[in-house]
Amino acid sequence: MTSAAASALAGLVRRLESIGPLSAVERRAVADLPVAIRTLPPRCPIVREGDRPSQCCVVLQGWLCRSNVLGSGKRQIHSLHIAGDMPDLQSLHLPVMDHNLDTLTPVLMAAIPHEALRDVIAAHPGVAAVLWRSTLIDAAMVRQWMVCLGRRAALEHVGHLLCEMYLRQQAVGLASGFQCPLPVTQSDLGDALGLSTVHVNRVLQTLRAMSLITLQNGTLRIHDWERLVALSEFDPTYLHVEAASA
Amino acid sequence: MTSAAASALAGLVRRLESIGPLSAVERRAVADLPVAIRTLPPRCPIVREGDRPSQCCVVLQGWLCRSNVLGSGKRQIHSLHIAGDMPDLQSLHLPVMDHNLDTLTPVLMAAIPHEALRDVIAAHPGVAAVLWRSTLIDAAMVRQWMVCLGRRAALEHVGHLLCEMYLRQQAVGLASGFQCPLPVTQSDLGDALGLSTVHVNRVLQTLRAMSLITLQNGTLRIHDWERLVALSEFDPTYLHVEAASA
DNA sequence: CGGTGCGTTGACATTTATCAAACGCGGTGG
DNA sequence: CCACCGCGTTTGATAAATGTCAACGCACCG
Repeated sequence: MTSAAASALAGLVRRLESIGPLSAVERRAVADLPVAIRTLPPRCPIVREGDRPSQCCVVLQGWLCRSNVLGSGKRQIHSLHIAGDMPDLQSLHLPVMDHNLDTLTPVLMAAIPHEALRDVIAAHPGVAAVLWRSTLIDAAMVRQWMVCLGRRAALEHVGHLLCEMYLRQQAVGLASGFQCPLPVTQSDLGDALGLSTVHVNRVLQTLRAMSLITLQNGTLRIHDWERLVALSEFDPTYLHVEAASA
Repeated sequence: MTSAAASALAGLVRRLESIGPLSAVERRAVADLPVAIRTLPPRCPIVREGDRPSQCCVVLQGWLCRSNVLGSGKRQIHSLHIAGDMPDLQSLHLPVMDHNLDTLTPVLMAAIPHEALRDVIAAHPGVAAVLWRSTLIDAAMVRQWMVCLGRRAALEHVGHLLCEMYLRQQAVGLASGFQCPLPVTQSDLGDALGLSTVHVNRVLQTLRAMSLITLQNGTLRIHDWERLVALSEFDPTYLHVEAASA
């Protein structure tokens, strides 16, 4: 095993333990999974709607998104994924993909064969429980995005997304001091928010004018966390992190 | 065990087997689960955001919805649930509810204690796999709703929902002949679709004027399935049913 | 030096929300 | 039996939010 693979698996173990408890044996089983490390360019498809993948991704570096594209060409992103995430874990139980998985930035990822994962799950119910819980948290985030899409005004919606992405990155050590990477274009944000690029741009300017945030060169700075949270009625319960302090 | 309980569990076994295979032993284990049968009036809360439920629901009759309510009083429904569904199965692994579960119509349901479910899951990985898959299908439906919310016009969105609810009911034997129950108010539909009641009303009239559907007295009639599917770009892949023929 | 992609701006169009009122109909009590 | 009431639906007028289209600037990169 290469050292890159070993460190990828160590990261996976750490992430899973932040989701639920693992015994020593279970940790070991995860750490012994076979992985293939891959580097991908930005805006690159990983899995397409209709595919039947035979492996799961673990993000090591970079940002991915899951999305559907309509006949009109309109795209809706349903989730953004950062280091530690397993964005297509569901393919383990839903063989046919009902959406796309793409990179947004350059990505470093590990691929784990379904077969190997299934073996570990069968032998270690504790691992299964943590992975199941992980897919449930994923679903909870999608539900909350849905609430934003359906019932929040653009300003609150953008604010909500920024709060979420800051906290999620903070939880995996990628953010602190109310500052974090946000290396996505305004057009990508629009596809995630269900808004047009132009409107995203204007909302971001409004948030800046309100001295709440700045977003420059792929870096988000939150100048007033409290007010941003209040504005967007952000309640981190749905992230299901034990200590989601900011 | 009462006969109502026995028949509820028989129904549950049937539903689970439509989601994934169960061995004879596993079927038995499910059929032996303890259940409490409950009747609920319409518009009645079952579980609230913040609760820590100790049991899971199985819907036997009637309609439920999961939703969040914002400070402004706006409600977004993330899913509609019909007989056979287990709308709060996730509470098994996510102890704190991040949304509400309510009845829309009078409901007959079975409650299964978490503890009993956990025992069965621990003893029977096959049952765990089917339940996991069930939560993943649930998540897939939410993702598709998200796409509708973010990127579809109201007309297509309404059409999409009608197609989905017809097919889902057909799959559990509650619908046939392009006709099915839809016992929810236009205001509930609005909360599910992210639209105002008034707009839902107008869109339904448009669909009727196009000779696509009629919706009267809680009954939906689809007059031209093909055109409705085309209009709403409805692709049932996301329901992850093997034979979703109409 | 000239693309190309992204961010920004302005003018205008469209969709959808909001508000207010009326309507229909089943249920209920006089 | 009839009047009334409540709930859900329907309608019209108007407002607000957001989308679309077109153009421009600016930085990065070949």
